[in-house]
Amino acid sequence: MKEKRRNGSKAIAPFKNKILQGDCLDILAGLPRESVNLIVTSPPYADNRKSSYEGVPIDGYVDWFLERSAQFQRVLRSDGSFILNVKERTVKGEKGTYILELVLALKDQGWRWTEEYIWHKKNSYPGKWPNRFRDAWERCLHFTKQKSFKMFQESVMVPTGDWAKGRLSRLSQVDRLRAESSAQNGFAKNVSNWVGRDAAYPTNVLHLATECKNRQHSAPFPVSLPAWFIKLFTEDGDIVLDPFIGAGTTAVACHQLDRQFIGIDSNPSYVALARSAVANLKRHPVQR
Amino acid sequence: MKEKRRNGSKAIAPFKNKILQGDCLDILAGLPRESVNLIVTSPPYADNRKSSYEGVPIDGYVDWFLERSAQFQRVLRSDGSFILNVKERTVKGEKGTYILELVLALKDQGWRWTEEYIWHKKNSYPGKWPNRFRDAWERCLHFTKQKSFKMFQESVMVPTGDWAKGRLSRLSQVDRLRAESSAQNGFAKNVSNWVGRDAAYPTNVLHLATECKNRQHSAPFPVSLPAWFIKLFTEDGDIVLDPFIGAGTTAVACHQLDRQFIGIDSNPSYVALARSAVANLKRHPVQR
DNA sequence: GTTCCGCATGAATCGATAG
DNA sequence: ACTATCGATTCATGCGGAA
Repeated sequence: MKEKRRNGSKAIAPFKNKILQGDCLDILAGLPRESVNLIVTSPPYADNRKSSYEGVPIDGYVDWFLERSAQFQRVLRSDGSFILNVKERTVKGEKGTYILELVLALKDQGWRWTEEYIWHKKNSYPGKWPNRFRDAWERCLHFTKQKSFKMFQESVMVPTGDWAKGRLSRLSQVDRLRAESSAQNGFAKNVSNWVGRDAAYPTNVLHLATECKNRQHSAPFPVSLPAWFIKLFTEDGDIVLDPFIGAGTTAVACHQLDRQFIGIDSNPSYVALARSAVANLKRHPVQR
Repeated sequence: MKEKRRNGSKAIAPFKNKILQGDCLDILAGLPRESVNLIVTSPPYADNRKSSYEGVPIDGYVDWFLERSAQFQRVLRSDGSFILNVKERTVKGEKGTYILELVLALKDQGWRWTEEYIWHKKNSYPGKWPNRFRDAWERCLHFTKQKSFKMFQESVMVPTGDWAKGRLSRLSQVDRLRAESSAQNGFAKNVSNWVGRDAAYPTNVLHLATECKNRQHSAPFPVSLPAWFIKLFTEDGDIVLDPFIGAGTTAVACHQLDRQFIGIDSNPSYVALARSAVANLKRHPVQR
């Protein structure tokens, strides 16, 4: 009641399991405070190209982001987590510092910088240059509001030992690859059954391949990336927010894991893409 | 001659292949400018248990470092590289920001932040904590003085990945016979594309195991870590500086790769350890 | 029904060329 | 001079079609 009065007539229900078109700054203003359990997103990267539709200029990137992360902070539950997948661009042989500045600014905004996970992209973009190698990793910055927060480490345990090895070796090549690269098949979920047998906790380095599908828009990150954090930081039925949902990858992960999602994007074509990704899932439910 | 006058009577010779005891701030003042090809080091971290550790203050870590990196900048050749292996400490569940601040400050000092390599520690320290997983990576920040610098990418090429490996190995069963017996076969032509193609350039993610030697002081990083950067950024006979040499790992790597080293540490017991590590190498030369 | 190859495709980066 | 666009380089992955 008190909560309700503080948020006026705000209610979470109209936002649940929707892909909404607009600037998350505006849309999130309609959400009640402390209403989502996890925010996981990959925001548009700072870009020099002014012609780029979603390109956010490097100058002012931090301020642009802070305005929105203030809303993230309001709508996130106090035991929730905020996962930010970013990587700074290299311009004229020098790495941009706006991500470093953003981390410092988010801390000033009241966020606790709890961890920095490394997403190791096994299949990084090819190329050769005189002064650097291929870029094969991205930051997954973990921020929280409190020192203690919801975390379910057992849900992301990985198989080890002879028992798992034998079982893995008996699987076909395709199944094994699928098990490693995707959380959507039953094999990955059964890993939780191995708790107490031969399962180990992972580290803060995630080894995942990017998905190279021949679609019009390819997902910038694989389903298994948000899925990993969703399993780690939420329970069944929890609400996951992605304020820059792009191709809808986070929504797909939520659907597969029985979490509720709120997806936002300012680009109408991305919104359409995300909506069709969700619709396709409902038509062809994944074997779980 | 001009160079000599500018540096007064400074000469590099007395420093070559020595482990020197003292604060690198003082010792490096005696080196000529532009005299070393590579600086690779893992500096001491400020420890919150004491007011200072090895002379490193907690407050003012950045200022403490900048004073020394000014000397690094002076003694480093203009086509040289500076590799800084660091990882911020986590205090009360929150990650320190002094490394981020250091990167920004080094940029202000005139360094170019060229790259951030990730050292993925394959066998990270075991343990379990309620709100984080095992820490399995460290930053290897790459700074340079100029846009172009010495880099020998071929020296660190790695075997090709699973894709080529798997497909090539599968050839050996039936198809390789066919390829050998019939040169006009179209398939044999395709195989030829892969002949000699067993090595690829690495990425900016290094997969190295930590060394678990039964020493008194465990080396903070394995020989293979400085060795990788030494091979990448220097040639035979070049001079490598480690201003915080600790257990002497960088000197060992230099000895194995026929580079010259200058090692400095303020802690006398570390100096003794590093000196004995080098002495042991000379008694028992490594198979190369 | 499997297994296996061919091919397109990436949150890339640099240097050259064009406006 | 300064910016915008384009081609070259390169390799792990998934998918479609073939054997």
